[in-house]
Amino acid sequence: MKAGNTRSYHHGDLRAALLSAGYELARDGGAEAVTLRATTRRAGVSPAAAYRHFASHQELQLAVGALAMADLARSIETHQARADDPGSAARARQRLVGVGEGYIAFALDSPGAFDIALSGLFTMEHAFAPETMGETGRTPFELLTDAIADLVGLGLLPADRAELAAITCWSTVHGFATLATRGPLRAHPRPELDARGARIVRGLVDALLR
Amino acid sequence: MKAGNTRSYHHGDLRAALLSAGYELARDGGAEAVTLRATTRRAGVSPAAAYRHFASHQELQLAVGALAMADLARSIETHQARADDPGSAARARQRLVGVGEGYIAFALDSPGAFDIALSGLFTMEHAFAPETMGETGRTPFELLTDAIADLVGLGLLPADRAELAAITCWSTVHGFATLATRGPLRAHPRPELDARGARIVRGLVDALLR
DNA sequence: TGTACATCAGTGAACGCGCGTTCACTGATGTAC
DNA sequence: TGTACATCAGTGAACGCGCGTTCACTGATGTAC
Repeated sequence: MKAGNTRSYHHGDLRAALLSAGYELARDGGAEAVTLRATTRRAGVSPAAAYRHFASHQELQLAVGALAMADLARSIETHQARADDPGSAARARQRLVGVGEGYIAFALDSPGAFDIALSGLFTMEHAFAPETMGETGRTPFELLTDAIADLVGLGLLPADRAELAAITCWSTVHGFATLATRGPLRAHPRPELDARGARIVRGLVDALLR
Repeated sequence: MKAGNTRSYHHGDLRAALLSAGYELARDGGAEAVTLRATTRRAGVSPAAAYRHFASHQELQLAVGALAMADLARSIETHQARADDPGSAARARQRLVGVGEGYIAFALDSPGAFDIALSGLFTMEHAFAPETMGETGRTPFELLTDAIADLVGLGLLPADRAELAAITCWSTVHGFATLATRGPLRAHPRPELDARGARIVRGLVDALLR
């Protein structure tokens, strides 16, 4: 294939171009903005061209959602990397806090991406899908369960409460993220939401480890 | 106006008929199913007729959402009424648990109604709106803050943690409800979701009051 | 190195659909006399 | 009690829109000889 900067009849890597066009649309308008026609339009291609790379509109949306999910993993990883507390107990605790902070920050920074990652298309079957992994090779769900497992390993959380703690943490940060981006809190100013999110995450981790 | 069982040219109470048609559609398909055309179709009336009663499609959706919000309040009230523990501390605790249980039960029982009540149209400005009140004359948000205030009054929760506790509770039950109805947990069997929801609510209240 | 040809990625037009909204209208209602 | 009339709730057709998907096609690519 010719590598050139001129428009060629054959696109080069249209699949990747459609995915990034779709992701841009998702960032602006959430999952429902990722229509097949808008995506091909943005990629400068006819609508039918998409069918060479995706079997249907839904498959395109799912693939865009996976990009968003991987970015969510990266956001969590970034917030976890700030955990430079030396003690291993404090570090383990901070790793869990980082999951919550990264989750909420991602939702507030990119509500549209958060929307397509988490509202509708994915199920738990995708919880370990490679295309949703961040830099560490772990998916968002794995980053959460890893953090919980560490706390159990250090004796900071009883093993028989690990699963409940995990789903509670996920529910809490997901709920706040949803209320703050699509729900009744969506009109509140960003700094207030940041502050509330931070207090919720730390307060919850405190309460669960108490 | 003639009261009759025959179809009359003038409908009688088309506004109420549109609201209940819209609510039926919402229960089946969430907010996005409440189109102006589908609603008028179900009410047996031409699309333009809706404009005698609602200024726009969005106003219709908002009014239907208020019906759903009032039903959410009723679901919470029903679950709170089961709080027949005699001691006032135990009863206060159960009133908060009832908020969470009623919230989650409503979402699992009527995911579409839950969707139109909470995803998108309402903001905190509607938190005290009369048309969203249940039988006790309180809105869902008020039922939550009342329950928290009772716990503070009884000395079970420090006053300076009341607001954080309220938003944390809301986030947690909202998150679980969302994950279980629109999110990655939506394919899980209902009994499992019921059990998880119950454990999350009780576990969270335990942790917050500990 | 040159040429015939198979492959296949993209085109462009068309399909049927449902949507929100507008408009001039019509026919039932209730009131004024 | 009867009649003329103003009111106004609902009609039906039309508007322009964007959607997902299909289809026969075309033109660029790369390979076989």
